[in-house]
Amino acid sequence: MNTELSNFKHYINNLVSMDDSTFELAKEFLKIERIAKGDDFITQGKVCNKIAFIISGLLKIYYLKDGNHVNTCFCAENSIASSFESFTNQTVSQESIEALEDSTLIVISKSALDKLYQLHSKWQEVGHKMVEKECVRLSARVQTLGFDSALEKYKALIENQPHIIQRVPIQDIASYLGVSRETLSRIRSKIVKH
Amino acid sequence: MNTELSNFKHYINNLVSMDDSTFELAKEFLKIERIAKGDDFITQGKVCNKIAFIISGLLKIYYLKDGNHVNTCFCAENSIASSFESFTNQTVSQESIEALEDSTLIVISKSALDKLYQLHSKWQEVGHKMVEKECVRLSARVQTLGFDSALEKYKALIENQPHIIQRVPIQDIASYLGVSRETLSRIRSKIVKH
DNA sequence: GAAATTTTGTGACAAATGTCAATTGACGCT
DNA sequence: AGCGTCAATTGACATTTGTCACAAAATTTC
Repeated sequence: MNTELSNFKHYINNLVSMDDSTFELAKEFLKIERIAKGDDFITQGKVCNKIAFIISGLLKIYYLKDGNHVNTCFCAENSIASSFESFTNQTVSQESIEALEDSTLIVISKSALDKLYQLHSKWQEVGHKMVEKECVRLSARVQTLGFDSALEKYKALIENQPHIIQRVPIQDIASYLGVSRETLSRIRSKIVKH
Repeated sequence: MNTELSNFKHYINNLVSMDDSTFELAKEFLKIERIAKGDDFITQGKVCNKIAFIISGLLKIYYLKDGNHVNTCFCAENSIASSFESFTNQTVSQESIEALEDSTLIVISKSALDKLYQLHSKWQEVGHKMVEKECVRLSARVQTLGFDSALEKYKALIENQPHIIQRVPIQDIASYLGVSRETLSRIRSKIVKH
């Protein structure tokens, strides 16, 4: 548990500076959860009442459109995964979160997080920063998804999350970029030839 | 000033319940700013150090891509306008905000807002909620922009912000939806005939 | 109110991307 | 090695959307 916690601590300290005793407050609320490849962390149709810090592994967030998976996000080690809107508003989640690799997560429940917020305002600040970060990520995504060509979108992905290309099936990447699997395949072969 | 403030108060109370005395704390930090149609509220290349609540009028947020305006958001009365990333991180803004109509704004500076946060944690909560709201908006936008057809995007706009159609030139709407002016024009004529 | 400017609509064509079908390639299983 | 399964590639063609040119309509300016 302790080696796993240190990665989490690093992540937190990157958002706000926090002394050890404040960090310790969180310990009693955290649980380790392991998800096998292919299994759900969050399931569409339920209320999402937990948020995960990813120790190792890789998850995808997706929703269903006309029966197909539409991937909205890949979440890799040292980042956060949750169904954001469902978690904050405690509404039914429109999306599922599934493990693309065997994954180990540090999980905190909504109710535990609310308690933690009460214990120390520093943790509130953490929550605030996390949401801000998510906002910035989404803004960038709006720009590429909405206004860039398929090629530009693929290049942006290589730029921002190069490891994803290696670890995720091409069909999942295509869905994430909002293009067909075939189009992405053609883009790749063009790039390779260069 | 007071009639204008009451709209702002309503907006705040919709995010968190707040008693009058806490609301009053803000008064000394607020300024009224009027922007004529066509003028900038925020200019690309500068650090955005203010955030506006819109009393009346309409603004668009845009950035330049290959010399063209790309509209990322329309902000109408009773909502907030700012260059979010620039404001929170105090970095140079990639986007400008321009008035599409003569507009009246309640403006608070970054430094004033930070002071207000110190005065009462309730105001911090307001800030937190505002960011959360922005996140939810952006998520919805990622879905339509990235994965819906031009027709679906236009229908979604009619659904969510019907007044925009009446008030904004079609070329600005096209840019907002990530389609060409001509394509949007054709979509409209199809819908009318039905 | 006429002229000038801007915005919008429409046709013809081009480019980008999607769809369908068939093929190839990778990988595990026996 | 051979088989089966699934993922990825490729070709042919359809559809969507973009681009360019120009006309019509609306708006602004004088």
